[in-house]
Amino acid sequence: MEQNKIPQATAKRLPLYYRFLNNLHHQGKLRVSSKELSEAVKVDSATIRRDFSYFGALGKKGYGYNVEYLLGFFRKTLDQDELTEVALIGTGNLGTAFLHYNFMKNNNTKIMMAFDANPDKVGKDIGGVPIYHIDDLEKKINGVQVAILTVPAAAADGITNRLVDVGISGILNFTPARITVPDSVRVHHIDLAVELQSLVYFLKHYPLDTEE
Amino acid sequence: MEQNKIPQATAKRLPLYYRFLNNLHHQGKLRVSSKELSEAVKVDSATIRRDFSYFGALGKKGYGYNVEYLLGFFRKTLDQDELTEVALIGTGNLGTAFLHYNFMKNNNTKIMMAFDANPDKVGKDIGGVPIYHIDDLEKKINGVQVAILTVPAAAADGITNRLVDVGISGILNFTPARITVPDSVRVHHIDLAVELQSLVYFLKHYPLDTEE
DNA sequence: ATACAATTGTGAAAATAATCACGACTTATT
DNA sequence: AATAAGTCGTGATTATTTTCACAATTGTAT
Ligand SMILES: NC(=O)c1ccc[n+]([C@@H]2O[C@H](COP(=O)([O-])OP(=O)(O)OC[C@H]3O[C@@H](n4cnc5c(N)ncnc54)[C@H](O)[C@@H]3O)[C@@H](O)[C@H]2O)c1
Ligand SMILES: NC(=O)c1ccc[n+]([C@@H]2O[C@H](COP(=O)([O-])OP(=O)(O)OC[C@H]3O[C@@H](n4cnc5c(N)ncnc54)[C@H](O)[C@@H]3O)[C@@H](O)[C@H]2O)c1
Repeated sequence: MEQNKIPQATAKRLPLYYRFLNNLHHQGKLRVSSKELSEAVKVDSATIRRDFSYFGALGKKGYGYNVEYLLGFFRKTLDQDELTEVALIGTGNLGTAFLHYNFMKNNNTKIMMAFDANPDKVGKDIGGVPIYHIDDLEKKINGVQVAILTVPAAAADGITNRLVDVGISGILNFTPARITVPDSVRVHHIDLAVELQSLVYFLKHYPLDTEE
Repeated sequence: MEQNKIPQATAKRLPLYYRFLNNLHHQGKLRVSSKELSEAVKVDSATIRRDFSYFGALGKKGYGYNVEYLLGFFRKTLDQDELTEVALIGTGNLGTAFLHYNFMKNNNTKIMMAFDANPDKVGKDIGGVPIYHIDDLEKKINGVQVAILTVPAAAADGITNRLVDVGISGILNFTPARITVPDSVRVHHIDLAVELQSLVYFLKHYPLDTEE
């Protein structure tokens, strides 16, 4: 909603900054410089200052940033006070791992429900999250805006269409399938096999030295 | 080693192209245009042509690309005929999911061994991969060049130092910790909480319409 | 043969992102 | 009070990535 002039590259780093600021705060640190933060998050300090500057003047020259103030600012900016409900589809290896993980720790997101096609899984719960049958998706989803997709690739398109029809806004897609959605839905792909393979490619074809 | 003029953005897409070309080949398709491929992988067709062009003229004007030829080319380029051995550290929720997954399917990478600190896990195997005690890391790793890190964040730095000392080349880091390594080691961070949170941020702050 | 439709490869332009470098200001020290 | 050291915010620059747009070429149909 607000200002959408913030570069995407910046937006992707915000949750990272937020997490490290939280760490600093818990450590009792009162202030932090872009240089210190840079060493912690491995992002160039000029990039950090530039990122912050899109939100105005958050720091003080010669001093740095007040941890508590900055944390509070990012809490608001990242809507940390508002819970985002998430549904997970496919409670296999990967889905189960996510259900056991507490995304709430540094996060305003919570997996509220899971779906699976396997009747052995339906009716149980994992990590306190109830598992419903995928046939009941439309009945149970109840306005949840974000879905994590961890079904087999072959099932990805079908489920996606149903998620779109039911009005989902965002999908975090872990399947190797590149799903098709209307422009009103945002998809982030996390392709673990590609990540592993591209790491290997970089190792073999790039001089081991600079950047990450 | 070879030409390192290939842009990083391009290099990251290569495994994706490779996988979809494999799919097409299995479907018996003989040729493909950048437009078709674009619809499948959701990358602009001009970008695909540009990516391919870094490797020379792989296609034919007015025709497109020969699937088998292109596949063979990428197989060589991505060193698909050479196995890359991988070690996984931390056989918890996420680590276990990866051990159950067959990265070999479209891939030249294989998890050969896993390590954990929990004596209940040591000595067993998951998905056919033996689990050793983390104390035996140096003894067992045997020149493996790539590690997947799925330990608790607090253990990340210690393990990383040991991996570096033992001569690792690349680390796929799933912990929220931003680990420190010398320039000779490449780290790719996959930060699932950040991915989820940044998706939520985009949904709330960006007009639902263009790009992905 | 010829015409037509399809599609590449790429120069040029545009968009996006990262980095440099410095003036202005803050805090700490003497 | 003056000085020194530290640090931000940002204009300018550079680097990287994406996209446009079209001449050149190919395959197909008549
Ligand atoms: N596990 C990994 O390490 C890994 C790595 C890379 C990619 N992936 C991808 O992530 C996805 C999930 O992987 P996984 O290892 O958890 O697979 P999995 O087979 O363990 O789990 C898939 C789950 O989805 C359920 N399912 C199947 N069809 C369904 C449907 N139509 N509706 C609802 N649920 C359905 C199955 O019952 C199962 O519980 C796959 O697409 C896989 O390719 C996984
Ligand atoms: N599970 C998720 O969905 C998820 C999501 C986001 C991030 N992460 C991150 O991924 C990492 C792993 O998550 P998880 O859910 O699998 O955690 P987990 O606690 O289930 O597993 C961690 C494993 O590491 C082992 N371990 C602990 N200390 C060790 C050491 N020094 N050497 C070797 N092994 C050691 C533990 O015995 C355990 O088996 C964590 O850093 C977590 O923050 C996980």
